[in-house]
Amino acid sequence: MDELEFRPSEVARWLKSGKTLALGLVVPDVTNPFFAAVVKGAESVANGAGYSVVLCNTDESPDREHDVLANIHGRVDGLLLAPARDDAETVESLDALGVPVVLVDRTLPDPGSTDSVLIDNAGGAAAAARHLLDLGHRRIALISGPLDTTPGAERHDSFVATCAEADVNVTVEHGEFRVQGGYQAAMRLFGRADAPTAVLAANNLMTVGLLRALHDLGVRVPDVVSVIGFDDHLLADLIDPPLTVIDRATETQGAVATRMLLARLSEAASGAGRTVRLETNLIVRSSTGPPRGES
Amino acid sequence: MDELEFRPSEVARWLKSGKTLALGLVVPDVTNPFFAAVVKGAESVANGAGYSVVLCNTDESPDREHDVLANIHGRVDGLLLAPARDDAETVESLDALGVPVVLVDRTLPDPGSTDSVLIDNAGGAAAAARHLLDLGHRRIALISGPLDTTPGAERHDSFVATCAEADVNVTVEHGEFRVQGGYQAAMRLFGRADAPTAVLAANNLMTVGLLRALHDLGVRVPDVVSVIGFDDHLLADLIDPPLTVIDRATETQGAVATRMLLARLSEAASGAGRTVRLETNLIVRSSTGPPRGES
DNA sequence: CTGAAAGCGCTTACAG
DNA sequence: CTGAAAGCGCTTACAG
Repeated sequence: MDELEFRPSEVARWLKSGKTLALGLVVPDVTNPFFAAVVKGAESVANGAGYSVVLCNTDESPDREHDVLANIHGRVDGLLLAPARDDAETVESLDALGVPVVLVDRTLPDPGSTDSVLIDNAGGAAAAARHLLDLGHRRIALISGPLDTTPGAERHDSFVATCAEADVNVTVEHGEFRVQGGYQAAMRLFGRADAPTAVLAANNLMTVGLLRALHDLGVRVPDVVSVIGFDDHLLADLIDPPLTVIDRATETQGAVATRMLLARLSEAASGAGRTVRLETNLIVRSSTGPPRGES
Repeated sequence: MDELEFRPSEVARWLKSGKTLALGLVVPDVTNPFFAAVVKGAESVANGAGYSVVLCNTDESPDREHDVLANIHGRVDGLLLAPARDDAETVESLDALGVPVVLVDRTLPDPGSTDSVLIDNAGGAAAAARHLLDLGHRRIALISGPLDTTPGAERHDSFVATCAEADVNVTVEHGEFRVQGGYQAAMRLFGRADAPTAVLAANNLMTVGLLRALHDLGVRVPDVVSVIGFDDHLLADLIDPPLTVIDRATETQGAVATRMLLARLSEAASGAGRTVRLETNLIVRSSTGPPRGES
């Protein structure tokens, strides 16, 4: 009897129950090690609770994201989203979906009843700024991500504000959260006469681009310029010199977000959106040091 | 009329059509940059063809894989799978699924009518061996992955055979395809009196572990030991010294596999399973050099 | 050409 | 307590 292994049709059960037992997971770049870790954490929690994960990669493109959110309609009971851009159109797409949403690492304007799991971007960027100021740097630059993303804006604002408290005016170059974005911003920054003696790159991929640019230009770290990267990296302690970074939990962020989404689904909890902030941690290695005494 | 935005129920359509317009994608480790790239390539092709991607991460565990394949039953029209282990039980799980399968990077015993997209593991490992032999190395080691995986076995066999042709007997240490696996194997290898003068690590994560072990032991590269890694890395040219690697297309592998799966779904193509092999490419940087003259 | 009915494969509430 | 029927929301084949 049991050996005939009758398999009930999942699809028929979904139609009857009005649920799909699937969660959407929409990330800007699954090859970014941070988001890969978020995916791992989310998938693990979701599967543990009997949910499948429908993964979409938007390639940091609002257009692709718009398409993806339309296509996912009716496929999932809830959504984990790291939006490509912090804009109102995305909010409309989410409303049209009609399922609970938890925002991961990036939030949206007026998130209403959606939950968010962010990190302490302001604290991390401020710690980086203070570290550089304490070392004696006065010509400080930021390779910033897009200001219409949460990490881009919060890291930018806090880094600039913390330096301003010490009467230091930060030179800012912007780029996409990609290796090329960091590379191009760095080439602009170090093509100038008054190149900075210290720089923060706003995410892991931009840091790779910055390091590649400094390598190509023959600018030595930390002798000529001190470098801090936002986000740790597998090889960060094995590069030359070992990289000072702002670290944070990554898999945990995906796991926490997924638990919040599952809570929304089971409790039928309404209520206002909650925001969780995870800590950051400055890891000082050898890519930061005092500025060359040239004054 | 159109403005009411009536949204037909996807689930009801699936029940009627007998299709879900979803593809399963089961990988051992989504935080491994290689698999992250495979996921990106697969997701892109699948979405372009109107399919969603249900992602599962098995954490290199046959048990988790077994559960995942059971849970995915009835959810997908086809499956992309990089099996945790090359064993017959997995084949049974796949038969039970009853949908077309394309194997990615790792194959199974007697794959029958399933397609595979692999790389030229033998050619890559042989090129690495020849490079080390040409430099004059005679004490050569391999940090090997599990032999019950396709890349583990093929890289091992080819590397050992190519060295044997030059009358060189390779010292082999095995480990999981993880950073820790590479680290522990390297610690065993370099704890010996007759430590090798050259070593190949069988995948990207094991290479990180190897480099960390050499760093911890104070063994200098390439002065004391030459190092080659299988798979390139974002920071491979920025570490000290820049790493010699065996490179290959990664996103492409996921894209090609997905196209093969879509072909099986649309053509109702039966026929024997096809195997595609993608090329590898030895990139010589500075972590390999002649052995120290000590004879 | 248009419109009502049957059926996809379950679950659930109800009649016997 | 058991078993037949209704219904989830579509699509498709058929009757009018």
